[in-house]
Amino acid sequence: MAVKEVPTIHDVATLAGVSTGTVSRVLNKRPGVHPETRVRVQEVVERLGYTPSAVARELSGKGEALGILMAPGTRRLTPYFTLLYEMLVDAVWREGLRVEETLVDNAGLPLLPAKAYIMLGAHDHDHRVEHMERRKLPFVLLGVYPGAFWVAPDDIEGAYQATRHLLELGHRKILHVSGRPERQAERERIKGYRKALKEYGVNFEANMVIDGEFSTLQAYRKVRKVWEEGLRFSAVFAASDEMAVGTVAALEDLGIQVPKDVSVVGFDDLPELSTGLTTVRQDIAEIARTCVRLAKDAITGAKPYGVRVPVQLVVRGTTALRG
Amino acid sequence: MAVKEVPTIHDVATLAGVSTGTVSRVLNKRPGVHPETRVRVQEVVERLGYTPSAVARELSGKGEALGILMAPGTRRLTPYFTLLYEMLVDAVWREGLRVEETLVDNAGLPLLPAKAYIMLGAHDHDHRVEHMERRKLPFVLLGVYPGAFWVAPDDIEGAYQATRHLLELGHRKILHVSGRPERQAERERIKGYRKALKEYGVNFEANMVIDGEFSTLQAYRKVRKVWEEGLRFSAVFAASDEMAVGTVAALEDLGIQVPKDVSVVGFDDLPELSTGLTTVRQDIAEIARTCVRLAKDAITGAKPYGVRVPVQLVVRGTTALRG
DNA sequence: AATCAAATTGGAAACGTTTACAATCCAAAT
DNA sequence: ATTTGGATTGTAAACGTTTCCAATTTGATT
Repeated sequence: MAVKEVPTIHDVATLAGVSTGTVSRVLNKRPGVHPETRVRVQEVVERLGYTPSAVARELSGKGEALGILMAPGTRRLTPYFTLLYEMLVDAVWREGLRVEETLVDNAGLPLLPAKAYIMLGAHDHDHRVEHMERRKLPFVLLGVYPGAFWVAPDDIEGAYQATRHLLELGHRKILHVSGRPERQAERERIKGYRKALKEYGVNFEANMVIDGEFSTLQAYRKVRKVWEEGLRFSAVFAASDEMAVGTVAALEDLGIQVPKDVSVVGFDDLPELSTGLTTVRQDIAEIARTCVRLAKDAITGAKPYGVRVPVQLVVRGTTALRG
Repeated sequence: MAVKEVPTIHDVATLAGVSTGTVSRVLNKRPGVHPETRVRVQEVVERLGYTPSAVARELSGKGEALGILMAPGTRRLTPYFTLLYEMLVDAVWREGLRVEETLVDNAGLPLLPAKAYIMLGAHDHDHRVEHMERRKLPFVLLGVYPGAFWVAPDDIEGAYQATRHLLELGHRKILHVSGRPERQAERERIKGYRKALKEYGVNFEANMVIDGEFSTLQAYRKVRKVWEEGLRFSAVFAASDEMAVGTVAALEDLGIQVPKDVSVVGFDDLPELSTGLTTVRQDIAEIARTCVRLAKDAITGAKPYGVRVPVQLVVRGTTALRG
């Protein structure tokens, strides 16, 4: 099994019968290339499976640095952000850009200059956001922030689908284990939950929404507590896989079978956490790619806009017809 | 505040009055440079705070790829491995090496060739280890594996210090919340725990060691369960910060105050998890640097050896004199 | 058919390293 | 005083891109 040499821009140029300059122009979607030539080059690129060397591109000075900023406290310790961060780094490199060592001071502000910043875990009225705006630095936010560049999963739709799935299975008493209400995504998921309930003529009850603080353990404690206090439900929609796992554990300890007695739906579809769990899948890789795309637009000074990344329910083993 | 240009090898060469070739030879510790010249170059390097560009080095073909392999299932989802992985990537770049995209097939074996591999989360008789040995591929393991290159925190000593700390505070009934017993680190931590007990003349009781499965939730459930079943203790040594957090929560739910009624010690000192927690600090950055150092030795075909990275108890707010 | 401008393309330098090879230096041996 | 040979140092190509500038082609206009 001989090691296949990776093709370079020179190989492409030779095969296509043009110069490297032309190939480069095609790759970077620059104007001034004859349409036919463009097509021919692209075909060779395709055929060879050529990918530009990020290292060489970087050396040539073209490399642009993007900063990835995590809210202090969010860090990379949660599975969701860990995964998103990885995908982001990957997407950035694929675009021929570079991730700046995103050192932050203790206020969460960047210490090194970058062309644009992708900010994760920001909340409304985050002082970091104001800071970026005041400094006129290009940035992209994860979450809905009208007036800025933003990318967000379709939280309302996801929650709606999850809840509707439970309703279709005949459930009417549906507990919603939410995260911190400060977080916008949580509020949207509640919206989706209420929308589905309404559609099925089920009254919304405030005590059916509890705060699981985004943690497996807290979800466990809260679910167990409310059940022991007498609250009853035949299904649970948890706003994250982690909280869904805690929920399942709590029910188990209470002697309740999932999904026979109670159905459970999660959110995120994180690998290794969601095995066997009915949940709402986020395409994290797509979210990452979108963030990078908007960051590039932000650099060019384009008008800010936002993108909703679609989401999809995956039915697995924790939901069943109401017994 | 003008942006300071980063110095290149050319700047160093000019300032030192030599050619870039000579500077490169000095930097790479090659022979054939006059001692005086060597010193002169090093002084300029020092003065300018010059660091070779990893990108340029990479392009020139000198870059060597290191693979970082995580056991399937370990993934980067736990805070400890997330942090370690980050530190490893950082350490690798600092050494002028490169991290190969460590894609693995579904048996956890590398798909891309690298000069050496750093394997995380391997267990005894891991088929991946056998595979590497058979192929005569250089590798470094995290954990104690005589006969191979290995790096491990001083688990015995850490557990010993943690337990002794509790004993010194007057505790005699000390519960040990351990991880999965298959994991070698857990067995070592039990050893350290027993060593301290013995030194203080306290009998080891098998039912005082429980399996928290390395998870906050499982630790919570187990601790709560054994207490409800009547087991009593005045202190807990948890084999990870995550389990320590679960332990504290369980005690709280049982109406037991920490540290007034029961003291708790963790292990790892992970940022954002160990705030306020008395725990055993691992120098994860040092572990990462050591892994890379051994990997370089492994590449040169040196004789395998292992390194213990020291560990230190940090006393914070979850331990107190026995009431 | 000749001219011109625009469109397209090629050529080469530059980015910061490493390294093989050539050139120089120096001291010792003749 | 030469020669020799080892030690030291300099030189330049190579790595894979991007991009500026010059060269060529094309097509329209006269």
